[in-house]
Amino acid sequence: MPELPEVENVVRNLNDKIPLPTNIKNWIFWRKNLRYDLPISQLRKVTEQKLLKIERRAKYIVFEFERDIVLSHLGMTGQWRFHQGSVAPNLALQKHDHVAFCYGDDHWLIYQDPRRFGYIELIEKHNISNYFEKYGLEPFDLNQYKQELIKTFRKLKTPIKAALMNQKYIVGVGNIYAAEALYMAGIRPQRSCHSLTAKDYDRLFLATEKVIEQAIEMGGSTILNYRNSNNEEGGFQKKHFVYGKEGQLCVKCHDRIKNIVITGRASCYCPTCQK
DNA sequence: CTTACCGCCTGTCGGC
DNA sequence: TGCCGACAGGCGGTAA
Repeated sequence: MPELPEVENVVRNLNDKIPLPTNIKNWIFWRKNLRYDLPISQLRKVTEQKLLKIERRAKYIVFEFERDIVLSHLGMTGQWRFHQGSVAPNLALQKHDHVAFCYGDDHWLIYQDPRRFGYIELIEKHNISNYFEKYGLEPFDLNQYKQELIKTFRKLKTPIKAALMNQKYIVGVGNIYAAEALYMAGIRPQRSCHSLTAKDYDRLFLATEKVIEQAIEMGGSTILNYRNSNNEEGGFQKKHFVYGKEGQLCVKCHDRIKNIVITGRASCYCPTCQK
């Protein structure tokens, strides 16, 4: 389930393999819609523009062209994989292949997404800052804006885990990394935001940055089917302390990991290490 | 305004 | 062995 570290790894894969700038020669659409309708005619038009940069912002892959930006969100199970050879417009290579584009003579990127929670959007370049206005801080900028963010968080009534996962405050943190950051900071996920002290937030924001950073270094987390663009699994799932560990013993205190539901999401934590 | 909850989607897994 | 329901979850939409 691609959160920030997984998307970051995909973007690094893409930059490693795709020589930029380059031209997109052809798009193939095996489906008209993913989460939303695909902007097919608009996407075909970027074949006239050079692809200049591939970056990550929040959980989005940002394909920057000369005039337009193509945004790809991987949802739960989205994957861009490399393919070399011929690709038929009427026949997908693998089940759940939905979109593909050709960027070299016979080099393709193929978008595969079993659950189709992902989506692809096209916006004009000058609208990019507008588009991301509703999104919050990148985890690596937390320290710089910490005081302001603590003020915001202490006014909230939601459980801290929900706030941590809310993209309008901090981007890129999903269920896995929220659980792990809260464990690292020693804070129970169900605690209400206004009950936490400034010191708690200090630890939490530091832990969030750390967890995300480590996860990026280890190639992200593969739970079910995340693969990077080279079809490799991540390694950070081996470093999970609480996520998916219900009933197992905490490695630090040997208490049993609990799982509760917070705003509809499974939330594992250690009752002893997290207060 | 904030917060809660549903639905989208398919694959996987546990229970019977 | 096979069927069925629950669950996984990012995020927009809607309701309260």
